Amino acid sequence: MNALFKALSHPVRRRIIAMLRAGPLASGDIAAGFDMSWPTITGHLNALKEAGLVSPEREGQTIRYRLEISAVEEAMAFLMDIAGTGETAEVPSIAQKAPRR
Amino acid sequence: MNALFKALSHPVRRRIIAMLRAGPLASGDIAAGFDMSWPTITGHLNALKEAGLVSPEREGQTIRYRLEISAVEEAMAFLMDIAGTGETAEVPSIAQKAPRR
DNA sequence: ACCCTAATTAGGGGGATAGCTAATTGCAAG
DNA sequence: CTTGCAATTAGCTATCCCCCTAATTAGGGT
Repeated sequence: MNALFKALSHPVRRRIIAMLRAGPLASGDIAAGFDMSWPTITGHLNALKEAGLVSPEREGQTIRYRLEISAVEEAMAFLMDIAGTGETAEVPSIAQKAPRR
Repeated sequence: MNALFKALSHPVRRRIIAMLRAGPLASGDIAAGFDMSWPTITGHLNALKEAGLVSPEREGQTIRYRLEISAVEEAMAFLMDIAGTGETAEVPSIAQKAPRR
């Protein structure tokens, strides 16, 4: 849970996650989308992997990263519990605030 | 968004949030729930405030912190967007090569 | 075996974080 | 004004995070 939210706290990592929504991508393809060195991206991918948000698969000489939705859901579950909306079936468009004294 | 997830990435801060679910609490009452110095807790409260997750209200000589559900929902919205089947969402424009297969 | 590409690991510098103790501010009451 | 309680700010140290370049591992092709 710790590493999970921490991974989500960096804009580059959030953008990587957004990229992977469409499907798995090779490390190099991800790195190409940023104006940073490839090793730096590798570091972010490791952080995401540590958080359980992505998983690597070797495929020849390339390595593809796949988004792990279950980790996203885990974070979501925590937030729902806080927000007081225990149901996953419905999206509450109106949220009630805690009663003000 | 950045400070928001970062605030959530620390166990003490998550526990503070959980404590505030039931209703606003004074800084001292929060600090009493942890085995750390009060100033340290003040620091965590500042981080939460910066993230928009809590807001302080002075009441006499005590200061009560109230949970801001809207910030929680903001984080939840991001995660739902990711967990959703990735149809409509802010797609980061990336230099994307043809999917290698 | 050799070389080329893909990707990671190693190492280092600079800045942010987390914890502490000590000092300070803000309020209320005497 | 002084005292007392609540809470924060100041100042410090140790650790972690982010980014870089250089070196290394791993596979595939010739």
